[in-house]
Amino acid sequence: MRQVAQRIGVEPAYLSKVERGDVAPPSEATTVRLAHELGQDPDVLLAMAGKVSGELQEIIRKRPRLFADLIRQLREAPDDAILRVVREVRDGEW
Amino acid sequence: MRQVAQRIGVEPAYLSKVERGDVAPPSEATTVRLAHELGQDPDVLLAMAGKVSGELQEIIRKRPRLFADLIRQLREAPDDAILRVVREVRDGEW
DNA sequence: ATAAATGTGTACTATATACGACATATGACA
DNA sequence: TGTCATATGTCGTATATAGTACACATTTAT
Repeated sequence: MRQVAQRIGVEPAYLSKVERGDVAPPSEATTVRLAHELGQDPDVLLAMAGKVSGELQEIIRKRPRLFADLIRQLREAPDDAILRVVREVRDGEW
Repeated sequence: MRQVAQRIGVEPAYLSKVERGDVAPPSEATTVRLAHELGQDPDVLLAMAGKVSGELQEIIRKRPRLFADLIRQLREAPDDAILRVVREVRDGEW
């Protein structure tokens, strides 16, 4: 724990409290460093911390109406429908 | 201005500073009330305030990997490609 | 000309965020 | 049984957030 704490640049005592949910989740930057250190997906850890990456937020903010509509549309869609859209766009010819 | 301020529940002096960009943008709640009062799209005003609605964030946080991938895929997509996806999903048979 | 309405500047505040410092307690293991 | 790492408790603090309070100058209407 001390090693992880040192590598991500926080105090061991703080990390301990974070793990036990004793304190509010860390900042986005710290959460991302922790994710990398643990080999976890940053977006998933951020979600656990009740946050959404600033990078994604920026993308949304550039075209708020389009992305707001899209996300609300997909709110109840099953996982595989969203996956299909991702693939369509990736391989798509736009 | 005093009337709008009163209707959305803030001090006129504060609204004046907000308009002039003299202070940081208001909270999400206040921004949404202002949007309604002005007949504007809340998501657009929130974007101007450098924010993304908590509702959208919650949707993303429930399935972080899917939505993170999707949004990053669409980062450079032209508007009409996104629109097409929105319509596809809306009318879609999933 | 003057009373009312309007916008703005200055100062202040309460709560939350994101930790650090340090003392101490606990548990496993050699 | 001593010691090492980890766990927990208490306190402190700098920065950000989201405004309020009030005085004041200017404009507008009559």
